[in-house]
Amino acid sequence: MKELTSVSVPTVRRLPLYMAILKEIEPASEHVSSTLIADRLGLEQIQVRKDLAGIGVTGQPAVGFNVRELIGAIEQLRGWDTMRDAILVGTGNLGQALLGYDGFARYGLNIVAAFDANPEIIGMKIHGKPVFDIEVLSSLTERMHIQIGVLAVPGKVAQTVADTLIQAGIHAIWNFTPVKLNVDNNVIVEQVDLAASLAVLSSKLKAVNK
Amino acid sequence: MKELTSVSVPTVRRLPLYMAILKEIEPASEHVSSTLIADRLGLEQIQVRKDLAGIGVTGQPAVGFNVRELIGAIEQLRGWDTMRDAILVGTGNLGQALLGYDGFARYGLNIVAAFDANPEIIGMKIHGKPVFDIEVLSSLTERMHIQIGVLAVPGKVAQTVADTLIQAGIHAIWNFTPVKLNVDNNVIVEQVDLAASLAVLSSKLKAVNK
DNA sequence: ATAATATTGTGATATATGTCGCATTAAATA
DNA sequence: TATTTAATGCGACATATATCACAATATTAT
Repeated sequence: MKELTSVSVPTVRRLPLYMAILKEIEPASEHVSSTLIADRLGLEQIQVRKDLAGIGVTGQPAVGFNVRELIGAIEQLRGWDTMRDAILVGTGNLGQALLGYDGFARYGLNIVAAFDANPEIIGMKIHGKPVFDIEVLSSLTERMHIQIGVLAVPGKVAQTVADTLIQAGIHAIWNFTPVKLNVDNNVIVEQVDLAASLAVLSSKLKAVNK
Repeated sequence: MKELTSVSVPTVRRLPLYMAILKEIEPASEHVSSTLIADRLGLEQIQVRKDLAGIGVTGQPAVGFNVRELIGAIEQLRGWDTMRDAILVGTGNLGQALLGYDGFARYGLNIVAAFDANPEIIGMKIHGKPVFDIEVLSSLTERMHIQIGVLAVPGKVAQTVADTLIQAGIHAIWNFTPVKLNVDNNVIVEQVDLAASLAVLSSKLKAVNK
């Protein structure tokens, strides 16, 4: 496994797909071909091979790639090998859903606590996670060295809460609000843009319907 | 507004962002410049102009674009002008969150009903939407000419439920499960891939941390 | 032992997306 | 009225991503 310079964003986005397949295959087989992965995902094998080359793994001609080596490489690249603690802000419908989604653990994200401004919810537990007053966010996150904040608040307060998060030492925001956040460029923002996704769906549907 | 051949996916994904800004501006001003839109979104003005050119709108040099014309063009392109009915399958945490999310209406999506297999939930209402037995899905959707299915079931049953949806006449699936669906290529699938999004966040964070 | 097959890796090419430079236009200003 | 300014539009260019063609390699079958 050689050293790697940088991996493209599209490649990074496909890694979880590969990982899911690799985990399935791992108990059954030692090697896997790019063809097999590509077929299962509806991709081109050449793309899979390029991606795997990109993360620094080499396969063996006529044999394929070593499954465990692949898993290791992806985990390492993604930081899945070191579980990351995160906090969530906003316990509305979406926030609660995210708290209850046990799939994140599989990808190394561990939501340790939630924050909200609503006094009726503060002090409760949602899906086993304690809900704190957003006022104490700063002291808590700093003490726990938490880097990731999951933002699931109403759009109107998104920017304000984001500022609070950053002041509290959060480096990375996973933004589920539709608001474009204005942040310093040393802060990482990853947008989950449902409106964009729906827009793509609509336009494809429109194209078919006529 | 001239005829247009096709709009790129990245452009389509940015349209909701533009729309949000246009709606804000509409009451206050008749025209808007690409510079202003770009600044608010942290984009390049040339990109905004190319996007707007792409959807077939022309601006006026030294003046800008007509706000109402822009709104009209985006709505028409996206099918937002005709509200689309959809059904949702799977009323777990995520499904409930989606049912309660009132933002969809703004983008022309109207979830009229939900379906689940759990007899304890069937017959109830969630956020005002009735929950039906998944067994009756077919008859209902066909009768109502519904084209869009929102898939929020557990991964294990995703493919099975997707097949059911397609048999019931659904043309487009908004897939919130992490499963790659195997469908005929006349069926549109738009994937909301949280794992991919999280992967991007992790890799950026990893790049910064070292 | 030889041939056929399945597979990787690489350099070249194609396509998609984003950006630049600059001429043109119209409003605002001097 | 002339000049400056803010804006669009277009063709060329740059970058990012995906795909192709083909040589090299190891396994399997003949």
